[in-house]
Amino acid sequence: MPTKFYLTTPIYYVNGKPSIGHAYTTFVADTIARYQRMLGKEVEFLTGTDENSQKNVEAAAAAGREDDIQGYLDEMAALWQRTFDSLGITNTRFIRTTEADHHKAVEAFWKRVEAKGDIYKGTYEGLYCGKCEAFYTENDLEGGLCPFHKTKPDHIKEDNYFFALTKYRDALLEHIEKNPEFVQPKERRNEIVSYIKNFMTDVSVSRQTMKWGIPVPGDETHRLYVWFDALINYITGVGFATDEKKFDRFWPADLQLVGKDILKFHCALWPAMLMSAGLPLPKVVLAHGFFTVDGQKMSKSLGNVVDPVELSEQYSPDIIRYYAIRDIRLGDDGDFSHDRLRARYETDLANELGNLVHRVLTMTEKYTDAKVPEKAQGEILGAWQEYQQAMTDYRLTDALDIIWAVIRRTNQFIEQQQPWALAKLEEKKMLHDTLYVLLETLRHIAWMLWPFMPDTAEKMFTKLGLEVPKEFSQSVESAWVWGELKPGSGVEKGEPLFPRKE
RNA sequence: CGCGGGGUAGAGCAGCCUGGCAGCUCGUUUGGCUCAUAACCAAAAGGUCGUCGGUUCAAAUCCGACCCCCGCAACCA
Repeated sequence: MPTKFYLTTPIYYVNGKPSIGHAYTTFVADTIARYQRMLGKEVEFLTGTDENSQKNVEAAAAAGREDDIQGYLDEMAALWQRTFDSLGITNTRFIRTTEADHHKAVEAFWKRVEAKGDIYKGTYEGLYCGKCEAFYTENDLEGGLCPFHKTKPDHIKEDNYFFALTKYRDALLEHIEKNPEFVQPKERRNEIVSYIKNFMTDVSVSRQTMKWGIPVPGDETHRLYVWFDALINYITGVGFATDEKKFDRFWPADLQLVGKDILKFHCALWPAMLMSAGLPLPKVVLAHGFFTVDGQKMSKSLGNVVDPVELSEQYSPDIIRYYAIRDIRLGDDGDFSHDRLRARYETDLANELGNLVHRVLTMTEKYTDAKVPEKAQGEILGAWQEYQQAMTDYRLTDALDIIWAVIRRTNQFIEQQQPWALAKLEEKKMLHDTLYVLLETLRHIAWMLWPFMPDTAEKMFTKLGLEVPKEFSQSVESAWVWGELKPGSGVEKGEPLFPRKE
């Protein structure tokens, strides 16, 4: 089994604060990162901010900071970092594309691609709105005018550097053909193949009109097209051009998580760039879907953008993670519904899981003086196999379904055994066996839950009398076998995990 | 012909690739239990699987046409 795992999220524009969409992508990545750590792998988990985009310049200007763009970016990047920290994200690096090592990586990368003969000078022609500092196609315009400024765009011609993307058309198609897992979910493969076959053209990778961004190596009158620079962050993050040893260990990425809107860049442009530079391709690019919010498109103009920090104050990061991952299959579009969030909280978390933990610990307090009884035979292995398979396939929703099947079976088991009746009948052996099975099952549930709901899992460990740090430093194989809970150790019921809300 | 996703019980979804008794969760109704956060367990009711046509012994599943909804293409992952 490989001993390392490298995964990335997209890097985010900092022209606003993080929304639930950004949080979702990052939660998914964090869940996978934690699972891989649970397997004992060395995990590199990269997220960060895309700071060389024109959008950021516009945002800075809108905030009255056009003379202090870098200062604006510093503040916004700090806000994003703080937000992810407060949501419990365990990224190993927060990359900013204005950082020095990234510039170094971009330069080294550019030189490789240039040496390969894949950069050429051409003419970029288009309709340009000087106020937007952006190019538009005829379709973008409204009555021939810029949709934002209602002015006539200039028809301009500009000498630019181009990347010979189409040179890699056949190689890309072949790679996707031979590696069916490369583009996920599989429904998206056709989309990508169709794009590569029918629409992909060489791309302009520099702009003379831009004032912000990384200068083109060797020609400072041009700035790099933001995507060309942005994609390189994924290799900067593991030491390309700065720490070759680390780079060799971690690249290629095992998983690159993206939104469905940027799948093209990650499954066509990016792999072609890597081929040109003579570097291996990421193993999997997985696109998640988009949310509507309570049935409506999420948009700033509608003002219904959900703030993950506010929502976490109302619930908790664990609960938001649980809801989003349980309710929406990774890859599908879905509706982020406040009603359903509440329903998931009440039913799955308060009634089923929370109440299960509470009733088992209450019985342990009542019947065995809060001590773990003698070991008894039990079985959970089938669930572990299904769970591991689901996690390996990135079927996170399925993994949660598997955990909840265990939770339901456990509630059923209590009903069958009727520990309260056994207590009255003084059937000590059966009672103790039952309680041991229940407590040990809770330990397994906590383990399976940990990647998804780390705080909850850790609370469960504490309640079961286990020390959290110790529990996570032991090897996963020994933690997952039956019977690790030590007879005689104390449990502590404490407060319910998920109190019912009024 | 811009690209893509979807229409399955009151709600939200799985099943479709590799045809073969229509499944899950919530909600509703009834019953059980008392360890538990009025939680838990059991049972029941509830669907002509968007429409029309085709292939087949057999279609939610394959093929064709059509209707409707949604996302991207513009702030937004």
